[in-house]
Amino acid sequence: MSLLANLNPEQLAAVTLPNQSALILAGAGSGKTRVLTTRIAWLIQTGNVSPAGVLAVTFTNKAAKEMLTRISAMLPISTRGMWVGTFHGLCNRLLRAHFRDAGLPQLFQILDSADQLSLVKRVLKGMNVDEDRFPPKQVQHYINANKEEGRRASEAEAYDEFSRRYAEIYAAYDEQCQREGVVDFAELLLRSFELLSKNEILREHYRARFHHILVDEFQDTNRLQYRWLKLLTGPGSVIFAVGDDAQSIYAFRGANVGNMADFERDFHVENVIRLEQNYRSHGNILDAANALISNNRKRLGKNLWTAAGHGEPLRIYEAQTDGYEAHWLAEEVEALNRDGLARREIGVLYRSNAQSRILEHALFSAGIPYRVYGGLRFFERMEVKHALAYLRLIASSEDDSAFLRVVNFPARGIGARSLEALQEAARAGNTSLYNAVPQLGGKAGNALGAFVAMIATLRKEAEGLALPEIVEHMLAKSGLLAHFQAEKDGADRLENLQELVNAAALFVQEQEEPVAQQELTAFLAHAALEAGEHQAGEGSDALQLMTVHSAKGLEFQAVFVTGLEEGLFPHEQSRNEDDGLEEERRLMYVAITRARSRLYLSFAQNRMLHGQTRYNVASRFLDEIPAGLVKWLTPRLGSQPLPQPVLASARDAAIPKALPRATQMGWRIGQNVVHAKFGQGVIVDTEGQGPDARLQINFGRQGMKWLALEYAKLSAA
DNA sequence: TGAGGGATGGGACCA
DNA sequence: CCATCCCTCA
Repeated sequence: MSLLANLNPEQLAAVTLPNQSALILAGAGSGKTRVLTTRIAWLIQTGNVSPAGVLAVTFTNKAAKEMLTRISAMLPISTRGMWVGTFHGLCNRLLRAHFRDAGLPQLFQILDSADQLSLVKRVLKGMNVDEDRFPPKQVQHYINANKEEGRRASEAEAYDEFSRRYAEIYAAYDEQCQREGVVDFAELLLRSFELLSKNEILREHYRARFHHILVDEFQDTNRLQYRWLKLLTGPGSVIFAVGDDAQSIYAFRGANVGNMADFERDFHVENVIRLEQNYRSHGNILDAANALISNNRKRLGKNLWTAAGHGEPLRIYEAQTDGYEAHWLAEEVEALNRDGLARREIGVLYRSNAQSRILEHALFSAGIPYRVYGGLRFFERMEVKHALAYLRLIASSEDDSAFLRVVNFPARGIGARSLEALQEAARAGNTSLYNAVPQLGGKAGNALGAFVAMIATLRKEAEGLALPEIVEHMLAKSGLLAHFQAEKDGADRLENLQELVNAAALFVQEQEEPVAQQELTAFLAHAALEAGEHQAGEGSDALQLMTVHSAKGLEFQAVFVTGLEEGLFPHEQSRNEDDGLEEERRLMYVAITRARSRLYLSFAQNRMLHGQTRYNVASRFLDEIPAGLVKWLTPRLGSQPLPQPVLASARDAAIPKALPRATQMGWRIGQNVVHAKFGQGVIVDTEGQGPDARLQINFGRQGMKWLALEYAKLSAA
């Protein structure tokens, strides 16, 4: 059977497993997606299941699309009827189909996290809550964390005045969502979980339907997602879970690796298959990754190997400053480029977004095209959000969030006072802001009345119009176009608004069957669930810049991992978290395994961060890579400051101004020292004079210490 | 209403 | 250093 050709024995075993739940531990680059999609195709081709009996779930839209593309390529059937999508996408589908049973309006809207935050702020104001004691961002996190544990406000911990207040806010927030007919991301999951758990008929229906449930990136599932999967699995269904505990890097957003162990137990998994043959990287790179990750105590255990050769050693570069690091990187990229390696085949990775600035500066000066991943995406842009708010209001009068967003944008002279009166009227009449407008008199009533009349007209005129025309019409009549035309830097925004019309047209075109009057709502859901790629320039040959997190799942011929310094990578904050350092190490593991044949690891002795120069020691992760696998591009002086590299233009380099000043009894900032107990460190700051003098020293993994000069036994390194 | 000053704080991500 | 928020003032 051609489907199974070229699979290795473990992959073959995984693809053709009998009908039992199974866990596939798939190492980086081991053909995880291939196994998952081939499994689906094989199940269908052998008549084990019909397409309608398959549910496959992922985390990102990109992964879901990739999955569908691959399945279509393998099977000559339509993928319609198959449920393939993200957790949120599938929950949305479920809730749309059973909105009544779920207690939702038919046209419920989806809030993205920015929408959610502004709703939280509004609720806090309405309750007269002190925003210093209850910061909106924290409240938002509290609500989401509870929902992701499956807890409603009534079940939230309330053991003192403070936590009771939190629970009250949570309750008020949920009530407001219900009133407005809006649903946040976590709510999509929780609501559909509750729907299935309370409604036996529905639950049994779906359990009988989905015989095969397949889960991608299983290590990233949170508790609620796990329970959701469990609920959906009937006696005649099995789960095929694919994941890699070593690539679990999302604990901070609720991912629970423990789900892998729970899964083995709860589903009596007899088959744990390890995919350890790596088809991506050379041996030295894999050996480095294996050695690094072996420092983690919590592991399910796996060793990547390759049939390819050892390849080159890993290259380590030590720079004096972040500026020199960036400059070196640019030159190296140019050299690789001259040797025939395309720029798009080179990935530049960093731990935090703030690092991209100096890299961009150096690349820009060198004239190297690059593309930065991350940042604002299309549907999150301010002008697009405004346009979407008008569309939401056209779709539903209950949507107070949308109302408040655009009631005075473009400016119509409706200020805070008018809105306060309106909110009071709405509360009294127990109705939405939109519907409360007729109760208001006076000047405020007139301005608001005109706004409501405009929306009503738009709604009426929208009947019978195609979606793109509705959008176009709204842009003109709302005054959005005029507003940005008048703005001096509004050209980009106008372009984005035009792009929104195109997006609507494309959306209509991609619909398999027309959904007529619900098309607008479907489009709005699409906008919330799929915020869209943020930039053009996909096709051009540009260097790829991104955080290590967003590099997960990608691969490059050559990879630069920059900023390998204690405090940055591993990140300072990870010290205070359970399992923090291990997660950082897994992140480093992800970074290393992105490279096919060449891997650069670089760090800087001092770096500008938050406006001041910081003196760091090399990341412990560098020490965890066996010396035999690496080649130092800079002399391995270890502790000595490097000689100043000669640069064509000095302005490209951030040379620390603090360096020449602040010397203290023979010690100076930036100097490397050795302490009897703490080992090697760097002097970061000094304080006091004479016998009281103290030095602040960064001892890397031993932490930052203030030491009294008189007592500390320091020697120059 | 909006421009501008001053304080503040700063990890990573997707839906 | 930088972006963001809040407040003040014209």
